[in-house]
Amino acid sequence: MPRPPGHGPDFEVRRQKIIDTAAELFARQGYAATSVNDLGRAVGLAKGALYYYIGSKENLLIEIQGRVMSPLLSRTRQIAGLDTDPLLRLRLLSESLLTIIFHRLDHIWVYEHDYRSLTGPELQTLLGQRSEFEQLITGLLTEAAEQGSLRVAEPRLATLQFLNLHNHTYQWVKPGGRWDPAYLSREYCATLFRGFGAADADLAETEERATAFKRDRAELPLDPEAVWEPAPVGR
Amino acid sequence: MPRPPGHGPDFEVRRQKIIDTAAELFARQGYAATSVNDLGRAVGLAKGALYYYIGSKENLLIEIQGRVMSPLLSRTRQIAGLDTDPLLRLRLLSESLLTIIFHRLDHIWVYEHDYRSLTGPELQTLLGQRSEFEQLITGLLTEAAEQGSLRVAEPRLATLQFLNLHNHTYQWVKPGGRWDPAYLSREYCATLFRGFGAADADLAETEERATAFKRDRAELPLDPEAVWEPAPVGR
Amino acid sequence: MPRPPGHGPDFEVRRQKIIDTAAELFARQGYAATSVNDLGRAVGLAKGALYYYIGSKENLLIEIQGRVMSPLLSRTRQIAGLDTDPLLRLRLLSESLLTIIFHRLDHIWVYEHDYRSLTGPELQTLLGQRSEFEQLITGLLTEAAEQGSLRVAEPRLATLQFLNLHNHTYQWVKPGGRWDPAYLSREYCATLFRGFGAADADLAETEERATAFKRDRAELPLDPEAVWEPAPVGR
Amino acid sequence: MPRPPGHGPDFEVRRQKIIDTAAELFARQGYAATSVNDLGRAVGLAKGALYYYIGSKENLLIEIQGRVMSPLLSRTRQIAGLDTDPLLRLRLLSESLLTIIFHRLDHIWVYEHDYRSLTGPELQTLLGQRSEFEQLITGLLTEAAEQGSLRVAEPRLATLQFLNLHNHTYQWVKPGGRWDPAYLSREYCATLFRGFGAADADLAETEERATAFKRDRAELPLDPEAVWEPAPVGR
DNA sequence: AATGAATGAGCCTTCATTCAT
DNA sequence: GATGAATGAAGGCTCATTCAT
Repeated sequence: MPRPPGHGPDFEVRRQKIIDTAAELFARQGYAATSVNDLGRAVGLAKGALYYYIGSKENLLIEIQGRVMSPLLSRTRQIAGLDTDPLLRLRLLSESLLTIIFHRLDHIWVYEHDYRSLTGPELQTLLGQRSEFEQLITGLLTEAAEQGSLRVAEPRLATLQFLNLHNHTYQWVKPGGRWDPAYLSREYCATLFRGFGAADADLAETEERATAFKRDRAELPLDPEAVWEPAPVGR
Repeated sequence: MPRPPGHGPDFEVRRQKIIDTAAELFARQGYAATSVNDLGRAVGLAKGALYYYIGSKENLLIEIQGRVMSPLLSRTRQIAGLDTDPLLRLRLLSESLLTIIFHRLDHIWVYEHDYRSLTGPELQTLLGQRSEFEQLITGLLTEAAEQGSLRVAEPRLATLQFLNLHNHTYQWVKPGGRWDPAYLSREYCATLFRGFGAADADLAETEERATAFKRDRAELPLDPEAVWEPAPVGR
Repeated sequence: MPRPPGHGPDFEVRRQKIIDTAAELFARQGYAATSVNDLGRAVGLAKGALYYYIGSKENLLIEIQGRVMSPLLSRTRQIAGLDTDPLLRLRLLSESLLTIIFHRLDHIWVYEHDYRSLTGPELQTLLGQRSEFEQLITGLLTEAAEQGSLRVAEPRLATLQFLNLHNHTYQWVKPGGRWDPAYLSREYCATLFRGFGAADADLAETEERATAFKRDRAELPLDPEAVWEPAPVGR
Repeated sequence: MPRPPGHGPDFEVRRQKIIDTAAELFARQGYAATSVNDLGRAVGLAKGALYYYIGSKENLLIEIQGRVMSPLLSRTRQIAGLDTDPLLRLRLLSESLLTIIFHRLDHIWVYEHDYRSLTGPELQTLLGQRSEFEQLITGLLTEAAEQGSLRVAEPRLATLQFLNLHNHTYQWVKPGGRWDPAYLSREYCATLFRGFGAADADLAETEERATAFKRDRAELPLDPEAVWEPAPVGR
């Protein structure tokens, strides 16, 4: 169970590839319906060797959840803390969320579908992180309401609408299809902001600022690949 | 699999109760993670007897999907065919959908989570039905756009937003909690209609009409229980 | 895991036979080195059917321990409580213990060798029972010392010698061989009692009384079979 | 399995340390229940390196048996061949045996518990050595009987009692506890010799001689460490 | 209508061992 | 000397399903 102390240089690379494949299979067939044998066949490794890398099947699930949750949360914290208009931050956050969904759709399937297969402390951790994520959104919506940009009677319900609209996207979206994250984010935010009573002028201004932000603040890595980097090293 | 030719009078009653219980278990633990043994224990029947009623495990899944899809579709067809304003029909449809979600949350969990465990023709049937359901919504949105109530550039995307907002509700809703289907429907439709550019006046009028409709047209059984009657027997 | 609620009339019979076989295998190969597959082969049952009867492998170990401990303890309590000379009671206890060892040698192997494979509460229970057994012996030795029949400076050490001498017998004894439990008991007690300073007269008297006791009090089932009856039902 | 032809100077040292650790683990968990991985972790060596030293898992068992059997047998032969009273030799042998038990209790656990995991010729060898050991004891008891010190009707049974009393000690003894090998040996021999009909005077004299022997004949290394020297190297 | 009993495939995991480097 | 990586068999156990009664 405890992975051996030392590993060769390729260990982590191979390990990550195995988790990639696991995410694919779990997304396609479901976590419970995917056997470790299936995974072994898919990566071309006997079961014994597989366990050398993965520790346990549940571990794979944990890793996949982390691959979603960790960049999502750190990115969301970063955006929520920006010194700009709350509508803009919601708009940026929306695009980040959709970017992650697009970029690793299989992970999102697992994340949305199979988190209940987690047990014990891992589940608790995950639920805590989800809760933090939601509260950051609630905070932004409340800010926007307080400054008068939105009319939000119930922030919790507004948050849930925000989440419904974004999170369910994984069910039908096809990366490389008609729409990209930026487009979908614009549409979703238009619906939500207008739906929550924003003035058309505010909406237009938010889009302008978002465009400018993405152009000027490129060091905030909002592009799909960067979002998945473990951590912005150095720089 | 071939259900025995002759049944006693209670056969169907017990069968339905077994499916009830199956839905509960599948919702709580997932279809793949629930064993036929679990079900047997929950209904107090030995496995042999269980199979007398259920035919196979997958059969239960099919039945549950049907229990969701069939009233949903028939109700949606009924509403879509009403001779009233498209906004009103969307509003009624929204409430029906949410009513179903609230009324049998466990079935919806299974419907949303485990439909991919279906195989072959059953899956095809289901996907077809889902597609029809979506097209009915698309039709209403298009109607509303044509008559000028909404500004909908891309009906497909509008439909998907409608679905996202409603369908993801099962993930967090607690029946008996703060909000009921009527309330949520009002909120969701307010967001969507306003978000899609409806005039505030149209919104208010739609709500009025919806209230009147639900008062006067009670013969259209929109109450939660009726929605779930397996089929209007004897016609 | 939970055995089905109802069983046919043969269930318990078959179950006991499976435990018999398990004891044989565990005794011959050791608990850890015997696989459930081995057992299945030995009883002519597929693994699935086996688990229908046994619940788990550890369960078998628990049952086997119980088969040893339960008659041993109840018999020992019974003898220790007799209203007779402590030397006689020690002598009767010795013979009972050896009788059990002879009667189900394979169980004793498991009992002596593999009790450390038990985990959690089962192990605690067993250790408690063993402790009670030992204390009953210590009590008798102390009684004998108090009344002057034995000179026992350290009752604990005397008890351990008693146990060493008896318990290690399973390692080499061959039921049906040169010696039977009654003979061995006479020899062991002669060594111990004399070794502990008993007068030769006391020794002879104890043997006489033991013979008489076994003749007259036959309702105290000291014969090998009876020792294994679960409990003398209704007289 | 074929140990590499040339070793560095530390090879044997490390090898012995690995066997030490193996004995600890086997004693605590049982041979079958201890994995080579466990051992690797305990000695801080990867499995590959481990096999360089140990050859195979069974090899460890063989080595451990040898570590018990070889000094026990050579010491027993030495003592049995002394030109002194048989009672004294039995008494010295008893103390040697108990010394070995105390000094490496873990080895004795393995020796007593897991010898049946040996296969083929190794098992035969071991059984032969055990038999020789027992016959040396039988010989001494017979001698004592012939010279009239003991009344032993059945030397084989007397031997078995001697062995029972000593060998079962490993089950409960705690080195560093209330009793040491010398004390236990005195007690055990008192019980046995008196139990076998020795005169109290003979008993006392034997103890005196044993004390003197251990004082004067220190060149016979009866101290715990010496007993364990792998072999008197260089003579 | 229902049951107890059985099966064989498959589940996740660990094992002792090997071997190129 | 030592390692990381791999294997194939086997471990205990659960599964959906069947069927005689």
